Amino acid sequence: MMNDLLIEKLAARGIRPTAVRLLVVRVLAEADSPLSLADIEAMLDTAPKSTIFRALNLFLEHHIVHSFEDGSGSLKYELCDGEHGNPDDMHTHFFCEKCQRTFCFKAIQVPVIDLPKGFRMHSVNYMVKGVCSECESKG
Amino acid sequence: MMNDLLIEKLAARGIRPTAVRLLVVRVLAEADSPLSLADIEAMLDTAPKSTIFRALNLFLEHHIVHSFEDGSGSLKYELCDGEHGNPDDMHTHFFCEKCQRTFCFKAIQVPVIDLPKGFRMHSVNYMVKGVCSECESKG
DNA sequence: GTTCTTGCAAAATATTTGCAAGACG
DNA sequence: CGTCTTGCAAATATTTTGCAAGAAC
Repeated sequence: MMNDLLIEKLAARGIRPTAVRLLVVRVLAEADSPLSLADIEAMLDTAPKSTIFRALNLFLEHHIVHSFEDGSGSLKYELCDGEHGNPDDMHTHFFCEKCQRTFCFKAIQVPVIDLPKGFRMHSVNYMVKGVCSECESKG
Repeated sequence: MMNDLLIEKLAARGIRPTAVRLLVVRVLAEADSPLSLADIEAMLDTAPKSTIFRALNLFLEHHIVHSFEDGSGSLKYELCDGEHGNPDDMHTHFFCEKCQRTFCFKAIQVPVIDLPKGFRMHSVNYMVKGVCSECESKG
């Protein structure tokens, strides 16, 4: 059962797998694109946004999810890929300015740059904005 | 005088160089880091934020400035470098999670990636988060 | 029973708009 | 005059917190 995997994932970080937390992790796991707090709230009409918010922040602390801003006006959350280490998952995200959807291009390797001396990197978001293929073909 | 250059810059795009607009362009031109609406408002205590906001949006439309989100919770604005064309200025930005400052690494070339077929790119923001050299040395 | 978690409401922060008064051409 | 711009206030949108009730250990 899927819940077992999710429970393990949380337990491995010492997080108690409460009902709401499992629901939040699950919608993130099943989503095919990054989700905002409002998105998740809409998908789980049982839980208030404050509880979801706190679950997400807890996951952020434990590097189970990461967040980024895509220009939509609201933070987007995504499950982290692998084991936790630094830097966090490095993704290429694309925000379509027409349909306002955000895509995560996992297949595209994020190019790494050299930072000036003394700067330490935690995470990278390669954020591209433009028009997605669907909107492009619609004209 | 500096104003002449700024007036030309606006006039070249058919934008009337009003007092507030000139002030806004000037603080952006003189700033050594990206500014938020609140930053600009604080620097120009004569103009209300709504007017500054509208000036910025006008500049955005005309590609005199570009904006991006750095994770601070508020949009940051920067003057565009050159003539307008696509894609917009491609910068590497660094957000320090300790001092909350945003750096613009103009010297670092943003690596270009190939998007999936059909996707058209307008702008890119290579957003790095971590700890800046100053905070790093302070421990 | 002590700590952790939830739900509701409301505070805090940012962005955006309505509208009447004023400036400009 | 007619259009563009400004200033104030207020509406929206989003994130975040306070607190008391409830659940877990």
